[in-house]
Amino acid sequence: MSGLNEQQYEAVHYRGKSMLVLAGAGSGKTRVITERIAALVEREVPLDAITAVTFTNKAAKEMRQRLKKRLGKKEKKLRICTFHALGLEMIREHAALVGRSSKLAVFAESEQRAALRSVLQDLRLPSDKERIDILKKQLTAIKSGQQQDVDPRAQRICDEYDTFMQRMNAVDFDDLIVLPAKILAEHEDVRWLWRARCRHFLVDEYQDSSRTQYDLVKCLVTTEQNLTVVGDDDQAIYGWRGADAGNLFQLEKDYPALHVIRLEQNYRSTGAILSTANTLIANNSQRIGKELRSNMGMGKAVRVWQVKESDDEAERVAADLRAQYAKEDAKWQNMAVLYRAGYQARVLEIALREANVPYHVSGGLSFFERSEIKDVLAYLKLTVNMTDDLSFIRAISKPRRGVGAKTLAALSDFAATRSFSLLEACLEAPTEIRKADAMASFGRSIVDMEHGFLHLEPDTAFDQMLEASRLIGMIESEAKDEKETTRKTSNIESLRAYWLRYSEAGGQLDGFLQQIFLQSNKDEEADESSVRLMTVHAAKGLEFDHVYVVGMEDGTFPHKNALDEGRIEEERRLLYVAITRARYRLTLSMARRRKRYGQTETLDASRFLAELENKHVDWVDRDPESAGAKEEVEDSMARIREMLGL
DNA sequence: AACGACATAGTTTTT
DNA sequence: CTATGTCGTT
Repeated sequence: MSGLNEQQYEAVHYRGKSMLVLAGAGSGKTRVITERIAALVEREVPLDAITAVTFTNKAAKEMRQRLKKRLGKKEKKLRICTFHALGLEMIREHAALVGRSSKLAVFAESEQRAALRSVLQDLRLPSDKERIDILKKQLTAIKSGQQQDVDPRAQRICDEYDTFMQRMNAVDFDDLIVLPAKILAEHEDVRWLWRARCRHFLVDEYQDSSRTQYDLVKCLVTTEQNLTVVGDDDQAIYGWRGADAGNLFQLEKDYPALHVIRLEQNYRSTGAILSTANTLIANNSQRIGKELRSNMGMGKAVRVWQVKESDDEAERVAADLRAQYAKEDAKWQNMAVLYRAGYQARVLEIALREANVPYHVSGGLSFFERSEIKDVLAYLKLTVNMTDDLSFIRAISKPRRGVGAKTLAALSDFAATRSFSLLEACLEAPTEIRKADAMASFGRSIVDMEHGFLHLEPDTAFDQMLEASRLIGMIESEAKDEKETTRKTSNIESLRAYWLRYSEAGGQLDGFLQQIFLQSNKDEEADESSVRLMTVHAAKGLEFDHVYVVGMEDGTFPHKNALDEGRIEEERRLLYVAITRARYRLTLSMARRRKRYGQTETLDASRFLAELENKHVDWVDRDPESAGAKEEVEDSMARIREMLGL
């Protein structure tokens, strides 16, 4: 237990019912939560009475790993998972109570859209992207009971959508939180079962919880139970997505005995960096208030760069990354370039490539969002859950079997008259429906696949499925080059390996598929030795020796839309998160003119830069023009070099 | 059903 | 600029 400071120790060993730990960036929050769980176990609290929830799989995984080191085998019996995984567990166990079976499918966002589109079309309503966007939000609000007086038309769509999802034996991400709350509210026996399992309930990153998630917590944890909540109001950056840091304040009302502990000792960054962070965040009015303290000395001043063009900015970052690498023997993977929005990555990529700096862009399509993976998954999902019409449509269209919208509509009508799923319908499709033979043989091959997964070895079953789907042939014929084919087939090979690993541990296909949809799995950040390029959002929870925050202009960071909508404080927290990622060296940079959507705009310095006036901040080139002049010298040097043929 | 021309919009995105 | 989606043509 050594090495805990006074506040950490108190947080780990507090014996009262409810506690809020306000944990600043880099204050050892994960350590505290894992030590607290370990302490509970050592106090002989039954393992089945402890539940810890996080928001990301990564965080859950890390917590598990630490506890495994600390407790050994016992770790396996602890319930440590994401909010959504907990919800899924509850729904699976009590599926019948919400009109599902335990083999239910979890619909990712794209599938939820498709489901909504289908519902709208059935109701003969327009189903364009914009409307679906609006409805999706509205649906979330209605389902969670947030909206007061619901427009009856929206309610109708919501009800239809629910029926549709039940018929598909599917749930969406919202359902994973809403349905468990509903089950708990309506069934007393289930309520007591889960309250026993959550006798000690711990929540990480609480500032990112939504109202719905908090409602679930309240159902699960009475004031007689033990609630530990860890969070940081200054790092709440998902408000736009329904997270409500106000949940932190609400706790005090719902759990009157709440004990509050602050962790302000930071073990990550230099004094200069923390001083900058403190100065910035002090401008927010909506905060509990805390000051991070460093234990590392002042360190190097925070640099601020002002350059003329966004291209120059990227080049300068690239050059400096190289210089740091050479000078300080820093490793590439300890450096990161952070930006407000994804499109800013492109200029940086070009410059880094030019400068021969190895880099890796985080974000983009996740593994499970790639089309070839979605295709394979459609077959697998249909195999497990034959009522999943959306997977049916994807599977039967890939590869193309000459079945298009018209044929599907006919099949769908036929299915409706007999209350069949599309798969059942195609097995018995009357000959007057076009392509009836082809569809019937497709249907039989799916039934074969099901049989395979039930009776054959996992690898044989997978290979049989892949073979029968003819997806590999489709990839080979549609790819524009050899590289694309190998990329896609090796992705499928990864999925296969993943499935084999899961099945070797005794898992079934239905569990495998459910698991997958809870994992955003942004490609496991394969590249070890490379500079990381990512949005500030993606950087949360990470730390780097050297951090560059680019695009410090008004309109870029803070983002223009946030500015217009008066969401300045969240933008400020976002920069606070960015700053507190840095351990030793922080560089902020702005460009006077930025290329955006093919046009060049002239921008002012970010209002946040003005707030950083501080003796630990070094404005390397205050006057943008001087920076420009320097670039001009370099330009002419480059031209001379070119003329000399170098 | 498939393809290509045209239009349109373009923060952030744990699950 | 460019990624995505819609619409019209074959």
